Amino acid sequence: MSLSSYRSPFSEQTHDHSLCIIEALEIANKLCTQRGARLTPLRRQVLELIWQSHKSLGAYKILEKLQNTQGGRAAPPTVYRALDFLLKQGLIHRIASLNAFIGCLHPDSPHVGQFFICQTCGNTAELEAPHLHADLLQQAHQLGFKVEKSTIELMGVCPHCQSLVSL
Amino acid sequence: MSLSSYRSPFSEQTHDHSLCIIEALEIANKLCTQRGARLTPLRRQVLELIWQSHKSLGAYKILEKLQNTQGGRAAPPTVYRALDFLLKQGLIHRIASLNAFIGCLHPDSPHVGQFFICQTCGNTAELEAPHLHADLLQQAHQLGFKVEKSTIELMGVCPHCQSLVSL
DNA sequence: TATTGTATGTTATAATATACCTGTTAATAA
DNA sequence: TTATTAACAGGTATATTATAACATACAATA
Ligand SMILES: [Zn+2]
Ligand SMILES: [Zn+2]
Ligand SMILES: [Zn+2]
Ligand SMILES: [Zn+2]
Repeated sequence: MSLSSYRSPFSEQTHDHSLCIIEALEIANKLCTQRGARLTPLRRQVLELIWQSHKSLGAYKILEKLQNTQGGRAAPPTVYRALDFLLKQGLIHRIASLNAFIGCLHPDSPHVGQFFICQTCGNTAELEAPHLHADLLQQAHQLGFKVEKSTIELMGVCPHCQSLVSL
Repeated sequence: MSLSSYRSPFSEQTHDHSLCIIEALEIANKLCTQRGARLTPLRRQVLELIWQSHKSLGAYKILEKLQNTQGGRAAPPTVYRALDFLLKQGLIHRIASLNAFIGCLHPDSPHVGQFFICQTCGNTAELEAPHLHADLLQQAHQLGFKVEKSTIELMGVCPHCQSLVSL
């Protein structure tokens, strides 16, 4: 029940992103139902806004978009509360180095997010790299350190943007 | 010309931290002289404030401390300018997940910082884990992604704080 | 229906960071 | 030495991100 991974975030031009959005919302629905969590219209709308692209989106951008559709009524806490819910349900991740939020690619299995963020186009890919995480945990173990949360964010240039530069 | 690493950040009680401070300032001096960069009194003072402990320090905490010693004159841009300089010289790192800054343990060799941050005591250890970084770079290579900057921050509980909990 | 917990609305404010303009100091050239 | 220039620092205002505190609406269930 994971999002299809054959659609690379770095080829937004060449994949049908509407499928990403539909899948993400479907999975969110299923997971919340299973857990007895309430994916209210507001929370669903925020999740949908975040999934508009594979770029991370700041809280105040979300607020702006909400106001455009809702009729100017939303305030910051509205957005942050919805974000908190989505974070707790594992439906989105926070990108600490950008103060922004992005849809999770595999919200059904608890995991640590590892992100590759293109500095040029902003598209962001979430990686599954279990052995990498295992390495980190081993390092931690040697130190006697108990890891509870990890932030791994690599900034750089995606293949698509590299090909544009070399033209 | 790296800071002595036998003093663990997680045993602040049992190491002579004044040696950490002295070494850090000495190395900073040497590096800046070598590079023709100017470690002005203000920049030096900010670096010294950051090195007061192995906990990361927010810009506004630094500001506060500056004002206590300087006579209340400093403003935010003063601090941020000094921080920018220290970051560029590789003398400090920014901890994205805490919006805070910490002294670099080996400022002489360019490297990616990997941090273990104790959620209980705040002490933070910077790790050298080259093979871990190599792993990340290989992942990136497979994606065709060119990494330019990495943020690796692991939150958890340090050995010292674990021992306290179990009492 | 009454009760209770969850969700949302509203206002104000905290915390972090930068833009912009002005004066000062330090290196370099004439 | 003095003139010129670039780096540095001060100061004010403001942008950006996030939360506190309190009030109201809604939904589940007893
Ligand atoms: Zn997509
Ligand atoms: Zn790109
Ligand atoms: Zn020390
Ligand atoms: Zn600790």
